[in-house]
Amino acid sequence: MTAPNRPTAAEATWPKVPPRPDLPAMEHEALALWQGHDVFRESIRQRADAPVWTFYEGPPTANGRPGTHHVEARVFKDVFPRYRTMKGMSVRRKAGWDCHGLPVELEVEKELGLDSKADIEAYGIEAFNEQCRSSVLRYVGAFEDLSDRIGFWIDNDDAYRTMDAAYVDSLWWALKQLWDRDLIFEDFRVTPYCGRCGTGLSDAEVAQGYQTIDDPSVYVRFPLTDGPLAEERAALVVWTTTPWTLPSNTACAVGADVSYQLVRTSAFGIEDELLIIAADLRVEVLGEDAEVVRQVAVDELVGQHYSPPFAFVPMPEGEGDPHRIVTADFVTTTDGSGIVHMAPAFGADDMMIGRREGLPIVNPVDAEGRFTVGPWQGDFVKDADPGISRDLQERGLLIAARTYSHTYPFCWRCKRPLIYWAKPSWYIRTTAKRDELLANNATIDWHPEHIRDGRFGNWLENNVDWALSRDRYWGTPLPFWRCQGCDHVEVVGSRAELSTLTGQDQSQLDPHRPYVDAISFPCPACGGTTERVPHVADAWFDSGGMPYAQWGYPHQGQEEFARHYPADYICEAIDQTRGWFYTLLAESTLLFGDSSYKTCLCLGHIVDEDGRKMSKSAGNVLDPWELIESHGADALRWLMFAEGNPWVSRRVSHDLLDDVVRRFLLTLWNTHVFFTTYAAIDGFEATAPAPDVTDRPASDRWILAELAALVDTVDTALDTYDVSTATTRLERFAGDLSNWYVRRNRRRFWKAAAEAPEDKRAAYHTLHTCLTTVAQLLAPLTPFLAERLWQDLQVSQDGDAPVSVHLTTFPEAPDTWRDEPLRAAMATARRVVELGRQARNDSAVPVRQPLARALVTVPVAERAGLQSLVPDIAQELNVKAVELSDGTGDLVERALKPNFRALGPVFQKQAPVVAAALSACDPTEAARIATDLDAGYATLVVDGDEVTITPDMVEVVETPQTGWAIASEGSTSFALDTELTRDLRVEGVARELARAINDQRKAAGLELTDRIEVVLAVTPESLDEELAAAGHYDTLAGEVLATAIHRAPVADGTPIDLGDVGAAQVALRS
RNA sequence: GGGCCAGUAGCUCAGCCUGGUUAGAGCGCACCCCUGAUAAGGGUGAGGCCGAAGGUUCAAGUCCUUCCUGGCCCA
Repeated sequence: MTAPNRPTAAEATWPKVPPRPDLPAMEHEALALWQGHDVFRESIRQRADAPVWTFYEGPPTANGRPGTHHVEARVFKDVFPRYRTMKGMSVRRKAGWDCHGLPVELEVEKELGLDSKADIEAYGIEAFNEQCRSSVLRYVGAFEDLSDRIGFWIDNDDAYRTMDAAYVDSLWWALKQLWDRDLIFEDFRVTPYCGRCGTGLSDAEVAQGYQTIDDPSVYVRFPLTDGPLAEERAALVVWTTTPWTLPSNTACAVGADVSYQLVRTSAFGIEDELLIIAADLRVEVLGEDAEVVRQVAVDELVGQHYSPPFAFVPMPEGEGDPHRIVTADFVTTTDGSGIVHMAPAFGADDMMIGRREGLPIVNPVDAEGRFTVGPWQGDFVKDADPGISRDLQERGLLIAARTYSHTYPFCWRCKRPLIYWAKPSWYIRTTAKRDELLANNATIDWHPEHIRDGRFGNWLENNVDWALSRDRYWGTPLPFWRCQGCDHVEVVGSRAELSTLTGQDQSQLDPHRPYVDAISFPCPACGGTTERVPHVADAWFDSGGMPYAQWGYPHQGQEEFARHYPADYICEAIDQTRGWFYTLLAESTLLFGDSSYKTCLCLGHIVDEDGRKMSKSAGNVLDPWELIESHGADALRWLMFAEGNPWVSRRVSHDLLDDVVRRFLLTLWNTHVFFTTYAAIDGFEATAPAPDVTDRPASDRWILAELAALVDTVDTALDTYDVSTATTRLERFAGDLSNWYVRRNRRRFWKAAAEAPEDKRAAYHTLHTCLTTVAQLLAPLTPFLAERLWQDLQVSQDGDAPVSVHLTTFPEAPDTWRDEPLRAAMATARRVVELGRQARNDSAVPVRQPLARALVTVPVAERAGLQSLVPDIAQELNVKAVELSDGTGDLVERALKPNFRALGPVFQKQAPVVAAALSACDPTEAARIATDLDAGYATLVVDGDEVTITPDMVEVVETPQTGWAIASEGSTSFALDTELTRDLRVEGVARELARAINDQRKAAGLELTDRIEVVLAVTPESLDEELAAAGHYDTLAGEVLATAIHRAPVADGTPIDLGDVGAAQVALRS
């Protein structure tokens, strides 16, 4: 598809279209064409002054090769911007890259053989970050190549990068805004933590390292110290699988809905001791012999105090009333004792309850995971478990020590068990804006809709403050400087501000560690020394800030920001609900008060042929390049768009792609081949004026009416982000066009132009219009095939046509195409033809054998519309006379079919009875009611009551009573007279001869236009004469393009079997 | 343990929001037709307790409840 010459009408020729296309090769031609004409940029340029429609690119991290799931996201990101552009909007496509974050660091650590934060710091943060910087864009080229190949039009030259100084400057501005509004604070955060590596781990890292292990499971006595139960010397039975957290105990939690019992037992070393435990767990923990003294209400427990198992960890004086019983909704009775030990520093739930109850947070564990005080000082906490259990045993506090098998996270790097550990962190106070988040969520047009109130809405309902800080290196440094003297925190909103504060020009500063760490300025509050806090920002804060930061707003790009905020459309996989979808909404809500996106399309995951997730370990990963270069990018695109809804997980496989190619792309292609083949033979001029639509035959008007409906449907569907409907309807149209329109009208394309020039031109123009319009409808979906069709059908013919289909305006159907009654009538006609084929099939009379007559009955409402299409039915079924019953003849019998939709509301409970009565009417009664209904209404006696029936309540069904071959469906039927007269037999013979001779033409390798002479000997002689007398030889000559038919003996001809009627020998001469 | 989604023919999926008594399509399969779209095209047929059980209703694949199975996201 090199740039075609711009033909004048006289020069125009039709391209040779290969019957079996090499789709990938064709796509490469399209790519070359687009590049040659700079079509992508031109498509934007020509809409420069048009209304803006905004798409935001969610930045991928380019630290790995793009996979098939990237293709999914990228084609969905592509289709709607293309559509909007064709609809006349200006759609800028700014690319973006997510550059910061732990995954990048881990990749670099692996390459450098670094194993811990200590290693990194020994290596040097400056050099390490330099490696990160160069590593992160390593695969950008691979992403760009793949995007280009699949036709994802995105402007890579205009890409934003989250590590760029201007981008970071914007994020600093945002953080200062939040700080000034008191939306940022510092507090402890419990995170999975590896003591050996000295680092917290991300959720993704934690998820990699789960193992099933046996942990200690200890049941400990916590004697009560106040209240009536204390007077009875009762103790709580407290359970934990982490004995090392017991010294940090500050509270015990009971479940509000759990029932507890006071139990007497002597089984654990103390005579007649009283223990409190959840009723459901009594037997499991204390055994059958423990005697239940009484039930204990939760209210008796809550607020009471107990004696903690260890005292070596000092509790802050007078803070928070520790060692008290509280309630927590996560307490269950599936494990343990129903009484949960709480150490707020070492559990997220514990921390949450601790905050609620104002409990102190004590943390006797250092950054290496070792005890800092007490008998186990210096021991790694997990290693202290046995000693702690032994100590409890010796002091008579241990009821039981068992083992508990569960999954527990390990550091994926060093294989040591992780601990949950509270460390100081910075938070964004999103909970303060929860209601606004929910209100803004309600403004978003979610696809699928249920995300709004389901997954995303629930997530927002349960919003917790955003843990912003990370103790890492390669990220946006938090611009928080803390005074070493007075603890004042100064938040810096840009490098320019930093220049003012430091009194030095910082405009060239690389805003990354370690450079920013080295900067200090006098504390604005006390003049003391400030130092930057060591953290970097959660990389999600980077990507959530792209609406403003991609322009460097507000330090620059104010106009672009105003023009492109908010986005009309974003699209990512469904797992982004808690990722990008959330951070975008959170940042825009907090900063600007609204949502930064109006419509959000969520994609499901790509799975393999068997519905399994693709993963390297399962070995079922499909390389997108392999898929594309063997089936074509359009096939992959169509599969993504057409195979199930976007948000359910979809399968991708070679077989499914084959299926797509065959059922859709090739169906359309075959039609294209047919058209261009004959257009070339006939020298059809596409630019010549077309006959008025109203002057064209019914089948032309029909397919144009279908086309109009298609245009409307696809337009509406794409307007509402519904590719499923768009693709379904396009597939159906391609089928209608090929299997009904082309097949029914083939003759019109190949018959001699002299026969009916207007009719022939109408056919060409009609098919040309259909294919051209479909090309445009397909342009956003399958840009390559659409381009090829456009080049072949328009550019090759019309010097004024846009050089690419992607520079055209999305089609609109003129009213002259619209004809709903004709669409309905043709639908009926096709149903009748189906029945006719069934009747022929059942009676074993081949379609080539003409038959004399048939009788058709259809519902009364469809009768009038069908009348004009009866000749088409007759021709399609090769029946001389098709009669459409007018309901009065003797050949049909009537019956009544109840319509529940109308009967139900009127007769309610009586509806089934009335319906049964209607169905039971004999033909005479049915005929009477039918006649009455024609006059307005009819009456019927049901169960002794007279009821009134209106025409909408019944359908009058006619059944032919002819004894012919009948096929029927519902109230439509087709009765075929299979009696063969001699004339019909002879005509059948003529058709057989035509078929056989054309077969031979093909076998002889003749062109479609070659003329021949035929020598033909038909026996017996009487048959030969009958054929001649009926004029069949003349027709035959036309059918086989014979200049002459010589009825003479053939020396070495080919025999033709004519069944029991006769035989023939034929030879061709060119 | 919680939330969300999915479950319709051997396979891949429509239909469900808005209930109407014969549940569709394509692929595959069987049989057949066509042979001037031909390395194409077409037809007919078999194949469904619409995941299960209750409920609402004159009427349920469709609405409600519970459960089962699978997936995703959280804990």
